[in-house]
This record gives sequence, C-alpha cells and structure tokens, in this order.
Amino acid sequence: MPRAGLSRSIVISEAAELVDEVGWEQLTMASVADRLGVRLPSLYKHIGSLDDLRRGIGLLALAELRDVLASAAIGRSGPDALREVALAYGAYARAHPGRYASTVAAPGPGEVERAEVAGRVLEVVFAVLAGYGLAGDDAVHATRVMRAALHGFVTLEAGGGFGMPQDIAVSYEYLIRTLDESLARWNPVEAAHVPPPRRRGPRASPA
Amino acid sequence: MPRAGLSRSIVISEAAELVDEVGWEQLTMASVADRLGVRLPSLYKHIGSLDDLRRGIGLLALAELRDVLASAAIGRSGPDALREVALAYGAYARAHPGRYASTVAAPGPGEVERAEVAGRVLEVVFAVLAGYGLAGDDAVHATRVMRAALHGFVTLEAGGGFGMPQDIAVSYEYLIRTLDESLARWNPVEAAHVPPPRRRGPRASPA
DNA sequence: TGACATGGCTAATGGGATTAGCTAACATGC
DNA sequence: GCATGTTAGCTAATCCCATTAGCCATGTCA
Repeated sequence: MPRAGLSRSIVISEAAELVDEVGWEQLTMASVADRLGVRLPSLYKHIGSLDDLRRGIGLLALAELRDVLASAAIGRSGPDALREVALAYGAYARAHPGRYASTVAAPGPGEVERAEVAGRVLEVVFAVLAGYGLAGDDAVHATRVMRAALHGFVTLEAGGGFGMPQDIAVSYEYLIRTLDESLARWNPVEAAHVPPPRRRGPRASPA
Repeated sequence: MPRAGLSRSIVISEAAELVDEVGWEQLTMASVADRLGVRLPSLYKHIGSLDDLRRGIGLLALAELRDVLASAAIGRSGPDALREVALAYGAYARAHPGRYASTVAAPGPGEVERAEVAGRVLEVVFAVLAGYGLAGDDAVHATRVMRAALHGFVTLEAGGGFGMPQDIAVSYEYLIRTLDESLARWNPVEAAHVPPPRRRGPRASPA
C-alpha cells in the first residue's frame, strides 16, 4: 500500500476544490477521501473532523479573499478602489462559491487564527473607506453596510435568487453606485431614527 | 397506540418552531419526530422527505414574511414605507432565524407554488419602489439592490459576523438611509461602467 | 541495519434517512 | 352494533456518513 502523500494542507485545498464544485452543504469526508483516492478513515490522520475541515477551508478562503481584495485595491483610492474591490469580491464569490460560503461563519470563541485573518480582510475595507474620509465608528458602520450589500448580492445570486431576466452585472453596478454615493455623502443618522438604546444610556454621537 | 393527530401542516409548523431554535442546518427528521412525540418513520406518512419538509418550511416562511412586510407597508409610502418594511424584514429575520434561512433558496424548476409566494413578496417590494417612482427595469435592479442589502445584513448579523461593539441597530439605520438616498436619486448607471454584454448585443438602455 | 514514528487500511459503532410491511384506530355503510 | 376499507403510527431492516480502535507497512534516522 503505497503512501498517498497527504498532509493537512493538501486535504484542505483539495476539499476546497471539491466544495466549489458540489457546494458547501454537500461537503462530506467521504467525498473528499474519494477524490484523494484514499479510504475515508485515512483523512483522520490529517484532519480532526468534518468541522475541522470546514474551518480549514474557511481559513484558506479568507486568506485568498484578502489577497484578491488587496490586489484590487492596490494603487487606487476612492470610488475607483471601491468599484474594483467590489468587482473583485463578486468575482471571487462567483469563481469559488463553495469557498466563499465558507467565509461567512464568524470565528468561534477559540478561533484566534480565523479572527486574525478576518481582521486582515477588514483592513482592506477600512483602507477603501479611508479614501472616503471615513474612520472610527463611521468606518465600522460603513463597513457593515458595504459588507452586507456585497455579501447579500453574491449570496442571492449564487442561490439563484435573481430570477428576472435583467442583467445581473448591471444590477451589481447599481449596487456599487449606491455604495459609492452613500460613502461619499456619509453623515450621522439622525438620532430620532435610532430605536431607544438598550444599554450604555443615550449616546451623544450616533455611531 | 393512540393516534398523534398529525398532518402535513402540523408537522411543518412544528418543524418551523424547531428550526428557529436549533438552526436551519441542524434540522433533522429525527428531531422533528422527537418533538412531536412520534417515531421517526411516522413522519413519512405526512412528509415525503427531509427536503420536502425544508421546502414546506420555506413556503410557510415566505408567506409569513410577505404578510409581515405587507403589514409594515400598509398606509405608508416613500421613505416611510421603505423604513418600516426594512425594519419589519430585520425583525422577522431576528425573531425567526431558522425560518428566515429557509426563504433563501430559489424555487427549483418544478416549484410553482413557491415561485408564486415569492412573487407575492416581490409585489410588496415593488409597491415600495413605486413610491420612489421606480418601475420596469429600474424596479428590478432596485429590488435586487434592496434585497441584497437587507438580506446580507440580517445574514451577517445572524451569523455573528458583526464582531465590533458598535450598535448594530445604528448600522441598520445607516443601511436604510443608504437605500433611501439611492432610491431617491435613482438614475441609469453609465454604460461605460457596465462590462461588455455577454449576449443580446449592446443595450441602448442600461437596465 | 534496526527501532520508531506515522500514514493508510480494515473492522466496528452509532446516528440519521428512507422503505417495507404490520396492525390498530377511525370512518362509513349496513 | 357490526363488517369493511383506509390510514396513521409502529417495528424491522437497509444504506450512507462520521468517527474511533487497532493493525501493519513505509519511511526515517541513528
């Protein structure tokens, strides 16, 4: 029985390929073993469990995503940077639907490494927002708005949620423009709109 | 052995409760059977399969969501309607995370009923957009932008994706304002921004 | 070369989905 | 009230996947 020459990182990359083909939900240890040409239990020499494998893919994907976004942002700023980053984000999600899905789960309590990588993705976004003069609380809220919009779009697209015949790329351009205008015109939301704060008492600044 | 008095709709509503408690991914026929106090195979007298059950929950949730949104929109228009609908959307997703997750999957080829209900949700959104003077292609693109933003936000929130301490409700207000401004200032994206059309030749109007 | 660590394997366990087939409960017509 | 047919819930059985235990060959390294 010749050795297959596996390793944790090989298993994870192969699983990442697989998950892009069959979907995040369909990932099984059995299918990964099949693809690697080994018996199922052999994987446990490299991977602790299916959950462990999923976390590994998530980590890989987050790192890739950060690189992709950073490359898109490099040498650009303001609307230009926003647009390129948004396009790169959408392109990554489309090219790697399985990996992309893996990036969503938040880091659990013990997942220091993941929190770190996720933080490096945030850095890129913050850099883009800095081009709009946003920082501090504003940047946090703006990041959420931006992430929500991009993530929601690619998720719905991947899920086949856009049934109408209109061109999806055009819709994405509208989304980017919406974000651009919002960031460019950013200013505090009126306190009146905010529901009564649950804690910490009323806040002087809304962000 | 007294009868349990089950029916398809009872099983589905009970499963919907369950899925709100344990999460969409964790739904199993076994746990539903447990909760209903019957043996696992008994469910198959009412439900075709786990997938069938999931579809049933999705249908139920979509109908509920439509009602919730319609109620929020009633008697309002423009920014007011937008805001109330957005808040209702977020409230539903927070109150029923499992059900909400079930609404995402697009109707498959044979799922006429689901497509119908989903269409009725869209009607509500279109009504809101009409308050901004949007119709036709514009309304389709605007709907996608709006859905993407709302869906992305509640999904990330549910997934624990917002780690920073800033108030999430405030971020949501920023999101709503972003949408409001975008809808109010809606106009065609410049053709230059749109990547070369893949088919149907170049389009005169971008939408 | 020989001992050791380790990767891949077979066997076994446990849980969930699904199907087949039994039987008691209910409805219905007499 | 009783015969009859339908059907809901049950047990038993099958299959697939995750995970663990323990065997043994491979490769390393003194």
